[in-house]
Amino acid sequence: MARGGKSKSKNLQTGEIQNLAEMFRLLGDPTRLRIVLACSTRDLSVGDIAETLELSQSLVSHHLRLLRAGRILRAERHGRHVFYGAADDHIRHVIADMVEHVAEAHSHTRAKTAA
Amino acid sequence: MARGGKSKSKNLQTGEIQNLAEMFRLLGDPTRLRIVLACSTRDLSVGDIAETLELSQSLVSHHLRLLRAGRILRAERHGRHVFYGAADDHIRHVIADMVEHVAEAHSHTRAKTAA
DNA sequence: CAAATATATGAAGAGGTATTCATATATTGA
DNA sequence: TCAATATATGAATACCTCTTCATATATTTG
Repeated sequence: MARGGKSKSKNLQTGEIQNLAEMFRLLGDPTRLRIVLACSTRDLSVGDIAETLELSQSLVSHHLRLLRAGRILRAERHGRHVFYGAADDHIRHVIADMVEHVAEAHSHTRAKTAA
Repeated sequence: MARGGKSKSKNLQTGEIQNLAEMFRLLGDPTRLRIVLACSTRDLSVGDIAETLELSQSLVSHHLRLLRAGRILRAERHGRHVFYGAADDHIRHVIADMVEHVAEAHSHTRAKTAA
């Protein structure tokens, strides 16, 4: 308990901050975020992701590698297809939260791009 | 709420995805994340942030500008000092969530490295 | 085996970004 | 006013990352 519980302490170790930043960084690219959102609810094959999002197979594969390495997505092979999905419920929860928050933020954010 | 409630819909518009990714991107740099964490609970002056985190005043100021522009932090002037803090409760909530999640993730970090 | 399909990977270029250094702009007080 | 303090900003640069193109590696089927 020297490191604080789950109440209000925000004192993270250097390594944890690096981890957290790395996760944010991975979600911080629009293309990667679209990929994560696309297969966070149901698993999708690489080809399906590429087709759905209208991205090249190569680009999708490159991004999937990073997302796998960052433990955001996990891969599962079925025959010649590889299906990708959220790494765990924790990730699913985080994503759902963010989506919800962004929706809320948007509802009372008047300024910005609209015109 | 125009489309989709706060239930399970994850269908974001292109603009919303851009916004969300931009927010993640801003939090995705370790230095910036440290700055945000430092002043997300209580407001801090630029000098205090620099001293606390052992960063140059210039670097802190550059990052603060980005965080302000991204509506993650807000600035408030008092005399010759400028205090920075979380832009709103929404931001505070998001950060608290992520911190909590990263802590949990860390506790059972041994997922499958399977390929 | 070879062919067809699905995915992964290496190299390379274009563009972006974090950091530093120097300097500019407030703000207060004598 | 000038000096001192606090913050902001511009330019330069070294580094990193996204994307594309070409090619390699699996996997199933004939």
